Parts: sequence; structure tokens; C-alpha cells
Amino acid sequence: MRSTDIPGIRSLPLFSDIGEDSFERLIRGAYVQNFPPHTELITEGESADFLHIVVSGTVELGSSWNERETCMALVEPHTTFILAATIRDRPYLMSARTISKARIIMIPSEDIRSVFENDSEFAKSIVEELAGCYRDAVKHAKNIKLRSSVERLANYLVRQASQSSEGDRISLDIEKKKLASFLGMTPENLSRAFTALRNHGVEVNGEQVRLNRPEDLTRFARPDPLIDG
Amino acid sequence: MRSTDIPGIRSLPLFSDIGEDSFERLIRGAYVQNFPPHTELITEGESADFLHIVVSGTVELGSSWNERETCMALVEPHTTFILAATIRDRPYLMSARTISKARIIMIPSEDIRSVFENDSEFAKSIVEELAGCYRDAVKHAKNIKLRSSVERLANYLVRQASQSSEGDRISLDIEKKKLASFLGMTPENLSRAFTALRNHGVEVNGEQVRLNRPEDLTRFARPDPLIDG
DNA sequence: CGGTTCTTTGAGGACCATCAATACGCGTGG
DNA sequence: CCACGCGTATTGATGGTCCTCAAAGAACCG
Repeated sequence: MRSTDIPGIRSLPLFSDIGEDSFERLIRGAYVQNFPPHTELITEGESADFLHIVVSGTVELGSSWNERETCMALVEPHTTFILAATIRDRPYLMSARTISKARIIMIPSEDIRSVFENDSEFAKSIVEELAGCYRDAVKHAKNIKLRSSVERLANYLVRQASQSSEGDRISLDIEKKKLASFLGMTPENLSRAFTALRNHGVEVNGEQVRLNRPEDLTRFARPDPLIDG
Repeated sequence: MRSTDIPGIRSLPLFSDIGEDSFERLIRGAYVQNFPPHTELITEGESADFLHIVVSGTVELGSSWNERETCMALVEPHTTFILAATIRDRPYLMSARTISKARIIMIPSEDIRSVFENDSEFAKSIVEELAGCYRDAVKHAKNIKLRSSVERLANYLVRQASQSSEGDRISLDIEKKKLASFLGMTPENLSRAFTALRNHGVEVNGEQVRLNRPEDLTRFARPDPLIDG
């Protein structure tokens, strides 16, 4: 790890409140590494030797069963992934692979567990992070179980637009194939869902999506903080 | 709270390792209460004032959106529910209601948070519990996204049989309607899924289900510890 | 025993997946 | 530069899965 990385890491939400000695202890055994796109970082079912934290780039968490595969989450900078496996010392439930170029911190699971026991501020941060992951997983399941595929897409777009600075212009930063998998449908069906949303002012041009009548789309989507928040 | 409750609570996994003073602190403000069946304990969207722990009976966690409703989890004794909301001090993502008669411990969220900071053993227990909930939520989502409804039912039966002492006889202890919702389908569809599984030796008689050719059913279901474990 | 809810069964249709074919974008190498 | 190959995206045709609606039977409870 380069010493120039340390200030950046120190300011991550997970570490910002913890003591200096705990921090030392954690980064002593840590790696920081750059990965090219489409690199498998973690394989479902393996044991959890490291806690991973995304510093830059995007990471996909996916699962497979019986030849089928699905994208469960898209992890963006400043959050951890597969924290639960690290803590319980259990096999990973999801695989992780880079989508874009990505910079990742890896901290040995044992270090996490031992610092956890000695530093209550770190314990607090860990538990906050973990609770957030749990809530995200519940929201994902609610989204899938309670909404149709067109509704899921509509809500995805509304949410992306609300987070974007561009207002009603969105740049899908992932392949539509992957987006389809994340939203629980096939690529073909995603394509049709987009055309279905033309009635609500959605205009697609490759990666670029424009919401011509955001209020209309939002009225159709009925976003809910308990699913989309 | 009755003093006769205390030994039972003390031996719960969440409390078994913690210090005496922490335990005192936690139960001082706690309630233990019996609820009749079909009682709403928690409403989705409300604030999280208490951590709940099921001592006996079964509790359903469910969510709704736009007039639709789904069963997200069935909570059995000795586990907590809605821990994440308590920790992050955020609104509940799911409602909770009793299915059977149930005995529930309720501990004020503030007490949980303050003992968490002072007792690292308790922190460890909390984080284990939370990680377990997270993993369950991920498994639920994987189950829904990766399997068809007949496959979900088959795996549910295989799992119930493996946990039952009866071997290949299962007693569904919940309404089929609820089971259907948990498995992400309609009651009608569950009924048809059961008849589809007759080909694999599944015989249904009201609440009672018999697996006449367990190996056959298991071969069809392809259970996976990373989903069903 | 009557009312209510759950369960099952049937018919029909909506939603979604699959398969196939085409078009598009993009990088590689001729 | 263009041709080519490769993967993605779209579009159409078709079929399967699943939901909706309706009705009848079964279980439950007052």
C-alpha cells in the first residue's frame, strides 16, 4: 500500500471515527489494489478472508444457481461489500467482479474482527454499515416481489435522475444487459420496458436517457422511500 | 416483566455472553408480552423504538406497496427482528404481525445502542445477529430471482423435511396463502405447484405433506447451502 | 348451522422468457 | 481506411409461466 493512500482511507466513513491505533492496526495488513474491468474479485461459496472496500469504480455483486445468474447489487465508492461473510466467517453468498476499472482496499477478516472487539467506535461504524447493507437487501427483495418489471425500471430511472446533477438527463453507466439482470428481467424485456415508458416521456439514445415529463414518470412509478430510499 | 422470565431471556444467544450489569441495564426497560394471533406489532414506515425478540410463537414480516403485499420472512423463537432499523434509528422497512400466539420481548432502542457501545461482547452478538439477518435477506432475494415458483416450493419442502424430526412427513404450520406470499406467488399458483410436484412424489393432505420419494424431489430441487442454508 | 375465510379448479389473459434474426457499436488486424 | 469479428441491443414471433377472475368445495368459528 502506498502511503499516499492513507489519508483517503482514513476519511472513509467506516474509519473516520476510530482511534489512531485501531486504524494503524487495520491498515498494517491491508492491501490497496487497482483492478481492470471485468475482473473476478470474489467467488461465491469461497471463504471470507478479506473485507473489501470500493475506493473508486463500480463493482457488481452477483449470484448464480443452476446455470442461471443474476446481478444482486452494484457497489459504488466508499462502501464495503460482503461484510456479513467476514463477520460471521462464513462463505460468500455472492460473487464480486469489477465493472469498470476499480480501486479496492482489502483488509484481512481477522484484523476486522479483532479491532471490532477493542474499539467500540469501529464496532459502531461496522454495525451501521452492515445495517445499511441489510436494508438494501430487503429493499431489493421488496422491489422484485412487489413491482412489475416496467415499474422497476420506472423507479430506477426516477431514482437515477434524482441523484444526477443533470436533472432529467441520465447516463446509464452500465450495460443494459447488466441493468436488466439487476432489475430481474431479460435484456429483451428491458428493451420493451423502455419502449413501454415512451408513453411517460422516456426517450432512450444508447447510454443516454432523457425524461421529458418527469412528473408523469414519477406519478407512474410511485417511488417509495421504503424501497427506493 | 415477570422475574420468572429472566433466566430464559438470559440464556438467549443474544445475551448469553454479555456482562451482568449490561444485562441488568437491558432488561430494566424491557417488556415481555403475550400477543394473540394476527396482531400487528409493528407497522412499516414507523420509527424503531424497540428491538423485538421472539420467545415463542411465529411472527411474519411483510411489506406492501401500491395495494400489493408480500411476506418477506417468518421469524421463529430466539431471533430478533427489525434490528437494523433499531440500530440506524430509521423507519421499519417491514411490518410485523403475529401468526400464532406469540411471546415477545421488547427492549427500548436507546438501551440497545448505549449497551452496544459499552459492552463489546454484546456488540459482537448484535453484529452476528445482524449479519445473519442480512444473509437471510440476500438468500431470499436469490431464491426469488434465480428460481421458478415450482423450484422454490420444492426447495422449501426439502428444507422443511430436513429440519423436521418426522423424516419425510411435513406439517406446514402456516396457511398456504401465507406460504404462497412468502414464496412469491399467488395461492392459486401454489396449489398448482403442489400438483406439479406430484410427479416427484409429493402428496398433500391439508396441512400434512408427505414426500414419498425424497431423493427424487431433492434431485429436482437442487438445494444449495448458499440459498437454502 | 350459517357465515366467513381459505383452498382448489377451471378458463382466460397478461406478463415475461426464449429463440431467431437483424442492426448497431467497437476494437482488431489486414 | 475498411473489412471483419465479436458482443450488445433491438425487434418480431412464439410459448411458457404466472396472475386474474370466477365458482365451487372444504375448513373454521361463532
